[in-house]
Amino acid sequence: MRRAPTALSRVDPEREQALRELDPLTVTKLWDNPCWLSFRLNFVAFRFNDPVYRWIETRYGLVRPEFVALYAVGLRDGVAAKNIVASSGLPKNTLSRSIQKLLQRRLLRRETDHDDLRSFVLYLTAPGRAIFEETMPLMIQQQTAMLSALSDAEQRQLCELMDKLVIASPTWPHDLEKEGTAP
Amino acid sequence: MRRAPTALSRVDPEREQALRELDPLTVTKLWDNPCWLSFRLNFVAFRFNDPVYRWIETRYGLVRPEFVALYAVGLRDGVAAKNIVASSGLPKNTLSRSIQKLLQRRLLRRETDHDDLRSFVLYLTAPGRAIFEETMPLMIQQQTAMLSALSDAEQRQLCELMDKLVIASPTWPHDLEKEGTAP
DNA sequence: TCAATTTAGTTCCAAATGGAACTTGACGCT
DNA sequence: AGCGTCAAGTTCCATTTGGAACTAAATTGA
Repeated sequence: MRRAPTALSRVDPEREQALRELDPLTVTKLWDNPCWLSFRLNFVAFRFNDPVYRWIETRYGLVRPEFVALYAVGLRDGVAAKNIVASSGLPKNTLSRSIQKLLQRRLLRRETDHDDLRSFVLYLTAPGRAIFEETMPLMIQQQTAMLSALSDAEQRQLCELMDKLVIASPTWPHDLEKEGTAP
Repeated sequence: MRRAPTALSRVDPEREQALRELDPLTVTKLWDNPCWLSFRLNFVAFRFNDPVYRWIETRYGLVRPEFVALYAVGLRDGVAAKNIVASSGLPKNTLSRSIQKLLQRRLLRRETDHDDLRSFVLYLTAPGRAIFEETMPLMIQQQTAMLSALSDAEQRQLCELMDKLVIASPTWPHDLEKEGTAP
């Protein structure tokens, strides 16, 4: 099995200590896994998402796709459901329901889009914005905690590298295989 | 609203082009979002996971947690369900069911762990390994495609930075808030 | 200008999900 | 040894999920 690029070379005592805290399979997925990108991405994302969504659920009774919608409108007033679908990857019926629930709870308000009568533009109500404003600093706090293992320069690097990836994303294949399937 | 660290400074025509392909809300989440880490992580992870899991589902009839289990055993023969739970973040009942299904389909085989009679050690059968071996190159191909926007040096950097994050992960808070809640 | 196709959002329903309770074995403590 | 607590995996069941079919509006194009 090929090793991931940063296979542990010299023995670093701090690293050794940290490793003892990780499940052995996690260690394998990290350093004996040709698909290092996927695993690291999912792992780090999970360790951010999980505390955040659990907190939001217990504090406000909002489940994940509901908060995704609320957060999206918080960032950009006047978006439509289709934008949230495109930017989140959640299925559109899930988001439709989530938005319904947020409308019922008066955390969101909507108007028909006069440029496209099929579509609705979404806005936060005052209580909706209150949730957004209360949650944001906690999310940033979690992010800061997670990034504290990196120097400022490294944080900037990471941000830029991830940036480049997202910029390039429209060129990525949407399906596997296809290569070598002659017509 | 504070801008994410790499707010677009000078106008880069290639970037401008790429941006036109992205949903406007996606652009906001990228460059007008204090929680840039979470969004980039989830976005890139999704663009890897989605094609991979769709392919596996249509090709083998394995749903996501089933493939997670199969892949884990493929990487490390002799793991137990608890390890897969710890390294994947999936709930243990979901994995229990997935493993049952893989056992029924004879893609996995298991023996009671003689050191802990509550536990089972898992192995891939030959057909199970065939699936693993067939899928791996496609996953690597997808990863390569996604990373091709970065130079070799940048790929190494990204790998190392993500590495550091995962290493530090045992120190991250498992819950939000707590700060300033006097006992 | 009017069919034919696409797109935004909703509804339906079978299937997946995940919290909680449960079973059985391990471990600590006295 | 014997009792209480904990851990691995399973089962139960209410809830959530997401594919597919649907409605209505927009766009294409002959």
